[in-house]
Amino acid sequence: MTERISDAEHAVMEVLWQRAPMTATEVADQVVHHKDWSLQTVKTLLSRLAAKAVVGTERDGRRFLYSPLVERDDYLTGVSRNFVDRLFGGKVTPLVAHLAEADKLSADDIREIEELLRELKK
Amino acid sequence: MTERISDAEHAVMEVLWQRAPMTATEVADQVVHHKDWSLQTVKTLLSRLAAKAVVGTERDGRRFLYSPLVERDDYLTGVSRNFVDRLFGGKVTPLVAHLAEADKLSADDIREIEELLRELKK
DNA sequence: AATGACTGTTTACATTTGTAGACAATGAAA
DNA sequence: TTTCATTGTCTACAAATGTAAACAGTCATT
Repeated sequence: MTERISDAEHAVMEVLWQRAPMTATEVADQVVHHKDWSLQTVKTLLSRLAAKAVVGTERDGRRFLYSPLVERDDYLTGVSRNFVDRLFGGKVTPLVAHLAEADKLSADDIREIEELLRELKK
Repeated sequence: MTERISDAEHAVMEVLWQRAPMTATEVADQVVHHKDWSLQTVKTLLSRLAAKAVVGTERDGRRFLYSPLVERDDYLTGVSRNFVDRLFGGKVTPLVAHLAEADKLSADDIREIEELLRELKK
């Protein structure tokens, strides 16, 4: 079971998934583009993630280098499954139908998805 | 902006979305099929939902009848948007692609979705 | 009228989450 | 070697969440 990652922690993970390993300061520099957090906050989040073994640490002299231990793809799979299960009874079709009705699907989206499905059937 | 509904609260809402209005005890009786909660817990959750104006109350003698004030569909739309935004950059196609890769899409699902998309284009 | 069953209200309490400040170690610079 | 900057660790603290117990009002029953 992959440990639960909170919203704030997730923002940190996104940065690490883009490039790793990174020092806490580097992560903070990146995160700040999206969130208005202090360095301390980012350090706390990194510690929590490390405690949960979601990121790994590697000593580099006085500081640590952090890297994700969980793949983004695996994380997405888990979260998506959970989401679809909880809200759409585990079925993807109702989810797509819902997004479509809520006008979240443009004509382009539809074409893209059709193309994707066509590929899948091969 | 629809108030945030927590996981536990959501379970209560699902029951109310199936049938309403209901008394706290009735809700608890239903919820217990999925969650192992005491009547007290369900009452607390109903109170919190009422405080957030997500469910409405209507006096019926000594007790209350609870009904959802938020439509399930609207709730799903909000949560789905948030989900797709946060995890897939707001694009539905990557979500579908991901679910497909994670083998969450059966051949039947694919057929269903294709049919759905065909309908949408009309 | 007293008692018990039901129901809402108040209070509780541990955990998780968001958001850091304070402190300590340590390497770099003067 | 004194000092400053960097970096991790410890502590903090309020809000949200999960999970209820305790209490109080009240209708039904004895």
